[in-house]
Amino acid sequence: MLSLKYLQENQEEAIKALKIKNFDATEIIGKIIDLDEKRKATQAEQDATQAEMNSLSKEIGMLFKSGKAEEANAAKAKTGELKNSIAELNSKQTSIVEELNNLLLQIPNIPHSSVPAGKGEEDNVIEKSVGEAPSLAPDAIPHWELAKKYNLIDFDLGVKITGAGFPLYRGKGAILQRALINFFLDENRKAGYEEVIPPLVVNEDSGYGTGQLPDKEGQMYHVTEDNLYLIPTAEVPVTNIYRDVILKGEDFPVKNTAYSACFRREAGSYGKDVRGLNRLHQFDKVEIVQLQHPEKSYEALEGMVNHVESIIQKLELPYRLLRLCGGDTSFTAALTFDFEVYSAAQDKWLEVSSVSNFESYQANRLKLRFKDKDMKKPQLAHTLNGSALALPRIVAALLENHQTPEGIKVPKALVPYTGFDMID
RNA sequence: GGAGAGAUGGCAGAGUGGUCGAAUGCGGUGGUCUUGAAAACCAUUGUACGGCAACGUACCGGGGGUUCGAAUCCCUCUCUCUCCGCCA
Repeated sequence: MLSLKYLQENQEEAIKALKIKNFDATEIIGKIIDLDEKRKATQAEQDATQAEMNSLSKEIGMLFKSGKAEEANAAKAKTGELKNSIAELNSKQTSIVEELNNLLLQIPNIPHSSVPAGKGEEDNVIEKSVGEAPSLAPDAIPHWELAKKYNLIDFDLGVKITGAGFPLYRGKGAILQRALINFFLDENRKAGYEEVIPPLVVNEDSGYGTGQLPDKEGQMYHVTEDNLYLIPTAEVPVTNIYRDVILKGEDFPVKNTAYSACFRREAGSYGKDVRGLNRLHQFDKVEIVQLQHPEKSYEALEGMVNHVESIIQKLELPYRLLRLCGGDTSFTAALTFDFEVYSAAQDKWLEVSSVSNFESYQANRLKLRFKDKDMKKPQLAHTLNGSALALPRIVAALLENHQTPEGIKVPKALVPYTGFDMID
C-alpha cells in the first residue's frame, strides 16, 4: 500500500499518475486526507486524556503510600469519567484507523513515469523482439501432443491422481524439469542471488505481507484445518523473510533466488488457454527477489531484466520484451517488464517471466525498512521480483520450437543438466 | 495425540501490582588514550503517532478482562522448548 505521507504531500501528482492505471483516485485520496485529520485530532484528545489519567493514578499511589487514604479515595472518584472518555475515544479511533487502512489498500501503486497509457495487453509496448520463429515442418504439433508422443507428461494420470491442472511428468519429461530448475538456480547464483528453499505453505500474516490477502484469497489453496495457505509463488515466503525487518544501508542489495512448486486455484479460467501446460494448478518456478535502496531500484530492475534475458537466450528461444501499459501493470507494481516466448506450433506468445519494481508499495505493508548511520528514522526499502523462470511455458516453447523430424533437440546450455541432447 | 515449561529491547537475561520503556551483561555507534590497533575508560544506542520544540501517548508474543494504576493478576488464542506416544 502507498504511504499516507506520500499521498498527503503529492496529492495532485498521485491522482494524475494513477490515471495511467485507469484509476480515478480523486475521491478516495480526498477521503483519506480528511480521515487522517480526524485521526490526528482524536489521537491528540486521547493522548491528553490518557496523560491526565496517568498522572492522577500516580498521585493516588503516592497518597496511599503516605497514608492519606481519604484523599486517595476522593481522587479515585474522578477517574471514572476519564476512563469512560478514554474508552470512547479509543473505539472511535480504532474505527477511523480501520477505515483509513481499508481505503489505503484500495489504491494501486503509482506507476513509474515511463509506463505507457493503455487498457490491456494490446497496448503493451514491445521493447525488443529477438530471434526468429523457426520454420517448422508442416506437420509440427503443439506441446501437449509432443508430450504424449514422447511420453514426457501424462495429463490423464494427473487427473486420475488429483484433477485437471496437475500434470505428471515422467521419463525425460521429469528429467527436463529437474534440469531446468537446476540450470535456472545456477544461473541466478552466478548472478549473485543467494539460494533459499522456503516453506511451500504460509500463514495468514505472510499472506497479508505480500498482499495475496485479503483481495486474492480465492486464488490460493487454503488449508482450513490449520489456517495455512499453499504458496502461489515463492515470492510470498521469500519476501516475507524481510517482514518487520530494519536493514542497514550497507545490506543492499539483498538478492535471493528460490525454486518452489506454485499452487494456484485459477478459479474462473477455462477454455483453450488452459490447454496443456499453458495454465496449471501446480507448476514449478524459480523466482528472484531483490531488496534495494530507493535510489538504486531502477538500476536493479534493469539488471534483473538483462539477467532473465540472458537465460532465455541460452535456451535458444525466440522472445520479445514488453513494457506493460498502465492497464496491464498489476495493482502492486510500479513498472513491469514481461518476457514472452514465441510458440511456433500454437502460433502465439507465451508469458514466461514478469519482472517488476514495486518501489515501496510492498515494503510499506511488510514494514520492511532500512536505516543508514546518518538517518534519524528508518525509511521504506524498495522491493523487486521476477521469475527466472517459470517452467511450464518454457517447456512448452522448448518442445514446440525445437521439434525436428528426428526428435526434440535440447539446447546446448541444458545438455550438461539433462545428460541427453535429444528427446526421441 | 498426552503431560509439563516458557514467550521481556539486536542478542543473553533480571524484573510478580505504582517511582519500569524496563536492571545487568554482550553487541552497535561516537569519543578519550595510542604512531596505529587492541585493552581500558566515558558517553550514547528501540519503534510508531502527535508536536517547530520542550514533551506527550502507545508498545514487555496476539486479543480480552480485573484495578485508580498491569511486563507483573485472571481468561483466551498463537507460537517455542522438554518428556512420552506415533512416524518420514
